[in-house]
Amino acid sequence: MKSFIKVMKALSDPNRVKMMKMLQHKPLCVCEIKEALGIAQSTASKHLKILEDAELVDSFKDGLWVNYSLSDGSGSPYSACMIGNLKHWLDEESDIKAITDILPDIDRLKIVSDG
Amino acid sequence: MKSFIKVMKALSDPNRVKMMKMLQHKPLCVCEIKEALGIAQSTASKHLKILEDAELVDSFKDGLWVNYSLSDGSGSPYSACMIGNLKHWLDEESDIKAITDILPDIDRLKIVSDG
DNA sequence: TCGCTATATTCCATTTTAACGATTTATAAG
DNA sequence: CTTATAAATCGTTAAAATGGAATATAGCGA
Repeated sequence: MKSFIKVMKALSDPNRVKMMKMLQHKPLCVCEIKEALGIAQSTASKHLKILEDAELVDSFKDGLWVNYSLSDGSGSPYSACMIGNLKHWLDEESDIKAITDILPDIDRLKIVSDG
Repeated sequence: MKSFIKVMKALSDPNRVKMMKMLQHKPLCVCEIKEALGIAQSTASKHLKILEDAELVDSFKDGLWVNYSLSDGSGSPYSACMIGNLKHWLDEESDIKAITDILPDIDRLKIVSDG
């Protein structure tokens, strides 16, 4: 029950769902995600931790950067199901389109720390 | 996005998930559900409303009683998916087993209003 | 009409969640 | 060792969710 609830809770927040949709395109670091969503770095980091706890995303360090990517779903049947379904869900939503449209323009090397 | 979030939020609460599992066995009225879960009537009613708003359950009146049943999923692809998956998910959880075990013993005609 | 009862709604207290700024931690480079 | 930078954590605040008691609503039967 706990792990099921964790997955549902993780996907109950619009910003976290947007993160999942962004990560379908490519792995991203925290600063790219906060930039695309227009939220504070600490907020983005916390959301990603919640997604990671629910086994919906994985993270791996690359020097200073931490890259987040979609999990392969091996963690739990609940996360596996939701990761799979989210690949075809919500693509037509304007919120999602707006973000995936600007995603190619976001470059981690061009992001200033305080903005 | 709104309807997806609604489904996820609805399934983020243990009591509501338990209600979904109970309704897999048979339609139930509010008093049967509150009795099985050991919660206040107002709490049960509110949870059921949330599930109904998410198109996860349907309700139909039968005199004084309101019977709640699993939705057929025609309301949204998100609810349809979750209703379907929940039929085979969580059956081995002890919380769920405990409730479905006592379910046959619960009879709406034997429930006292204030208890 | 007048109770009686199942459900819905309202009100209030408590807990949880989400957000931000500030600080800390970890790593790379000079 | 010092500086710079990305990410995580901490502290605080505001909003939302949760739960129960009390009240209102709806339908049945005398």
